[in-house]
Amino acid sequence: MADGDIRVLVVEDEAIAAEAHAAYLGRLTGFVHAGTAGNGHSALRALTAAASAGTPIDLVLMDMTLPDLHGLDVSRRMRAAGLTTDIIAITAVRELQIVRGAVAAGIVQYLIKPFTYATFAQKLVQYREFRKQLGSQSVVTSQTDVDHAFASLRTPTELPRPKGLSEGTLGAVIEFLKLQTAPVSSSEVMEQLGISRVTARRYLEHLADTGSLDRSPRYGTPGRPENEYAWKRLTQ
Amino acid sequence: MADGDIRVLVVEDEAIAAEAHAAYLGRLTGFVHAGTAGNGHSALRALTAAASAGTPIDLVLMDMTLPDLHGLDVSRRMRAAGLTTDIIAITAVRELQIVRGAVAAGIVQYLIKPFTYATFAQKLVQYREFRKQLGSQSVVTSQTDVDHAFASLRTPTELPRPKGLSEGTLGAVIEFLKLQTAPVSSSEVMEQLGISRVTARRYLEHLADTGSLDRSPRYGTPGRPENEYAWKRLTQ
DNA sequence: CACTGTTGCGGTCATATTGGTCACGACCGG
DNA sequence: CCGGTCGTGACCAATATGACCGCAACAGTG
Repeated sequence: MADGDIRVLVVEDEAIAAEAHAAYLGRLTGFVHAGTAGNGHSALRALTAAASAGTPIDLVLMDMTLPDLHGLDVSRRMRAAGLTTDIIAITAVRELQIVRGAVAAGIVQYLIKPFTYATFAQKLVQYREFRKQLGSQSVVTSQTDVDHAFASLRTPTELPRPKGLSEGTLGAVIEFLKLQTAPVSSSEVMEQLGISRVTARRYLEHLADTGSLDRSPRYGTPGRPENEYAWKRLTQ
Repeated sequence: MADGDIRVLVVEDEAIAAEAHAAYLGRLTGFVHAGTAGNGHSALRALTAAASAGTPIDLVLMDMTLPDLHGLDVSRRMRAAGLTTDIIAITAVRELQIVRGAVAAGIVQYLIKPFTYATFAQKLVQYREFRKQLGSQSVVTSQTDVDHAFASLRTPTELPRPKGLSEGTLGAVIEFLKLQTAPVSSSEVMEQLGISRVTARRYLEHLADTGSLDRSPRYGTPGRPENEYAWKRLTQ
């Protein structure tokens, strides 16, 4: 395992699901499957054992429905034991009360079963970004630094397509952007797709706002700087 | 108090700060100041008392530096006692470890002192939105519902920027300055970011005026003295 | 040595330039 | 006829440019 990899404990009573989670983990860089626990008590034992062995767990993928304890109880006991390990809840339970409790228990992500690999990967990549944000900072942190770190836990799930954007055009813009190696400006999108600059911008801005695109100004020429956009590739 | 208002407990040892927080609360609709505690133990007592009295606290504004317990300890004990009250941390401490611990302790927002009313209001409004998101849902919750609730908690609503300054450029300048170990001149910022000297100065001056940068003239060379700027690292 | 004019460089300001932004009308499908 | 999508043109905002100003170092003069 590479230094700085995130050590993950899978807590899941169904063997098939546990294996699936571990397999998913293997497909993501930066994560290491550090073990599996089938119930709450063994999870707690594994966590304390790993901590005292000098190889602490960084992240727990915690199923909420366990044979002995509820996942939230496991989380609370972890906190009571002084463990600051981060937790991603994985559950088929959709009750409001559980979600509220999860927030209070310091759960960083909430995954609802059944989920696709894409959803799983998205949540974990977000968590990895969150860690990177905090880790790259010096000891001193500003309000904006903290805000940004919290924001990277934010989900860039596609908001329902706002008014004024059509399915077809959006698809065309995305397809075009994926083909580009260098960032493109709205003018280039306008030319290549044969749509107006305003329309091109509408779609580019939407994609940038939802986190699918990187946006940065292009300097050097007189006049207001032109934004250029690049498809954000989630590194796997 | 209107039904559905958010009952807030202020935990702060300095009386002046506690009063200020309560006064800030009064200016926000939807929040009710439900009491003040000067130390960790009285905070815990107040919380349990309020819960058993049938008027539970919904939110705690928790200072991290208290005379008896650390704010994080208070949070952990609250969790251990089964309280799912939400917590906003208010602190002058900027240590990375505290931020990480705060996340694990289920702290929903992190406010760094000193803060303006605008920042304070922003964080609380975000929290109110978060509650509204979850409260309006039915019992059954979808992945996107949860994602949106989390997003409203963690998406920073950007603060107003003076005219003439763009978000992208400001971010680029700040990022560049944080990487520097030695003070930099406007010419160096110009070269490295590919922007004009005038533009570089506009952003540097703004940051210096708002207190984010140290500014001092650089003598020794012929010509008018050149200002050099350094990111202000608060040692604490 | 003191004073003074010169020189050189960065700060300052006005202006031109360009893309972003907004409001509205055209067009199209139901 | 109506809701939704797109283009158009006027206006707004952020930038580069270049002329001008201010300040410190420097060199020459008394």
